[in-house]
Amino acid sequence: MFFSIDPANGIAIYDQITRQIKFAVASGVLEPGELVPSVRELARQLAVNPNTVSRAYGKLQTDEVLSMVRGTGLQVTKKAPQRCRRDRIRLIRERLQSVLMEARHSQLDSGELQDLVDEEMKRLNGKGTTK
Amino acid sequence: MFFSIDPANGIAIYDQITRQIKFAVASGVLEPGELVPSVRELARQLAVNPNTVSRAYGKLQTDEVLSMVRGTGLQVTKKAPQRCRRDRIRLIRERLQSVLMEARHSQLDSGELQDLVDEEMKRLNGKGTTK
DNA sequence: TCTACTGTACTATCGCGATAGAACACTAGA
DNA sequence: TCTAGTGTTCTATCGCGATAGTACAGTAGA
Repeated sequence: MFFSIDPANGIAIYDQITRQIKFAVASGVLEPGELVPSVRELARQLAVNPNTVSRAYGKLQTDEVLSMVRGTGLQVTKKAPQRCRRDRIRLIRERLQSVLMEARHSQLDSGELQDLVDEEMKRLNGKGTTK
Repeated sequence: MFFSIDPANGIAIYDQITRQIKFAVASGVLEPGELVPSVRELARQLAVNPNTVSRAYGKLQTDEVLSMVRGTGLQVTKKAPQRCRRDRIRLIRERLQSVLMEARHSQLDSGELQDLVDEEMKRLNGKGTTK
């Protein structure tokens, strides 16, 4: 498991956890039937309170991404991959739109904005590409 | 004045105000010497508490974007445009990097990400271009 | 049967952004 | 001089995310 929390993200910790679990399912890192880290284990790993992880897991059960196996843990649902692949795009798109809307509202020249986006995309790919 | 607040932004209201004031200065909508809307007026306009606006204005004075003229109001500083133009790029870049980093961390295929970015940029320009 | 591990629930506390309302010092303008 | 408008400060309250600590019901495995 390779989750990382950014406290200065603006996004609540419990929400960062739900997003990253969904991303892990969407990318196949977590497969249906597989057990997710226990509440206490992930809390220890992220240096975060167990209640915060529990809250995230609760939401993921509501979204039918995880299901409980009593006394054992939480496992990835069979229909989770479809949902998570769809959610991944949607979640990222929403944040992206928010930033671009602000940029546009700031009267930033559209050429400058395009340059800025290209520059950051290039920098991103320079740090290691997926596929 | 054309400020708009998005409560579901993740960004604090007072911070949205400071950003938008800076953007207005950066784009020349607000010029040095010009008076900014009064605390109570902007609060009424945004349907927000005066204390929230006051807090934003306080930060803008710390950043030397605004200076107080007692009994009259707050005016845009002479050196504000330079700083705000620099800040605008920086503030937008930081949010953009955060989104792209998350996208990359989600193992989203870099081609898909590029398509997503292109699509949203296109949609943005379709809604009206600056220059 | 025990032990150790699951998730869950609960109360209490904290920080922080936001609100509400009042009070203060100051000044432009009639 | 007065009035109405500046910004600022203060206390109190609220919601919410997060923490701390405890307790509970259930189960896998020795």
